[in-house]
Amino acid sequence: MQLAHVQDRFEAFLKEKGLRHTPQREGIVNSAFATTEHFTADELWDRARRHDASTSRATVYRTLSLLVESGLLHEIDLGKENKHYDPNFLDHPDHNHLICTDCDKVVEFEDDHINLLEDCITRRLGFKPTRKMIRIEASCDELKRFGACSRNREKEPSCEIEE
Amino acid sequence: MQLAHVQDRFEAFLKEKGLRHTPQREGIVNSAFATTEHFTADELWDRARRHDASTSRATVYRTLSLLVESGLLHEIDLGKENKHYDPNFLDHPDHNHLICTDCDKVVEFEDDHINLLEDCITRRLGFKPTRKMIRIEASCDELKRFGACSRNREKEPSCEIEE
DNA sequence: GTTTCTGCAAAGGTTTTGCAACAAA
DNA sequence: TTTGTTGCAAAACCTTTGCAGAAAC
Repeated sequence: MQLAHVQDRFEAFLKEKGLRHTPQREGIVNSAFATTEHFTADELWDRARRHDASTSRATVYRTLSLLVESGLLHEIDLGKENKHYDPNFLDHPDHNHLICTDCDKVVEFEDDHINLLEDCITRRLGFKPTRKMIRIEASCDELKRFGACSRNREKEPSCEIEE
Repeated sequence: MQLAHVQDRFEAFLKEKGLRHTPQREGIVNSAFATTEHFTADELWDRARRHDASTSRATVYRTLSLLVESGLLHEIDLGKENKHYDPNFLDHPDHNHLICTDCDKVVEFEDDHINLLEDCITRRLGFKPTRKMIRIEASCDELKRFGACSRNREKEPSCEIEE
């Protein structure tokens, strides 16, 4: 995802709603989309303060709401206590999450069949799908078989898309 | 679900862990499984106090943890701010939730195809599935077409299983 | 010049915890 | 009698909000 593209879309969103472009909002958006990693509100606050130490927690929360409302960011439930935010829906609008109960890592995946099936089920029940989410908790095969899990040794972001 | 069966299983769980059977715990379990409806911790507290007015919020939270740990109750995320609990997993271990964005009602559904597909995807990614959840947010067809939604007029519990 | 935005601190809401009295086994 | 449990109140935690000053347009 090009950061510039996100910035453009967010500015368009602000303009459309008669809201203002501020350096704080820009800094927070940049922090949110700097990597593909998921984050909590507090983690985003930390990142944003590295660029502008005066950024307040309140502004982070307020900007997060705007980002979710604009559709740029999605709120996701990883089964942890607090809310996580996912910046990868622009590139992969229909992805889902697999959470490893051993590695504690999150693997994003896409699957056309499951999308289609969800659509069918929803229509059969008399509804029109608007938003779908799948969360799978799973244990690592590799760990069970070889006593170690390669994912644990990785330094890369935990949320690459696999197919 | 026979309430007696739940009570038995919960007592077995307590015994196994060296925990005690108390009237408060019994009352909370009865309240949780009195209907098939989902509930929040506070709603459960209300119900439990109808039977024993002295039941404290703290004990409700502590008992909820035990019920989830024992597998009798599942924590679910309905997209609302707080956690909801679902007592229907004993009868329907693999059910999922469709949340109507118009009616605000929750329809539970099961589908073998989607279960199988989730399993395949998980194994393909190198994992062994332990817990899967699907949440679909959808709008009501009936409402869109006829200007009214029959679900809104229903008084029945909102979480019947449909196939 | 208006109107919105910010940071701060306080308040809100939910969940957890320390503790002394109490109750189950 | 021992050990776990309860209710209470306080604390912890995350998120929202009221407000006065600052900044965008």
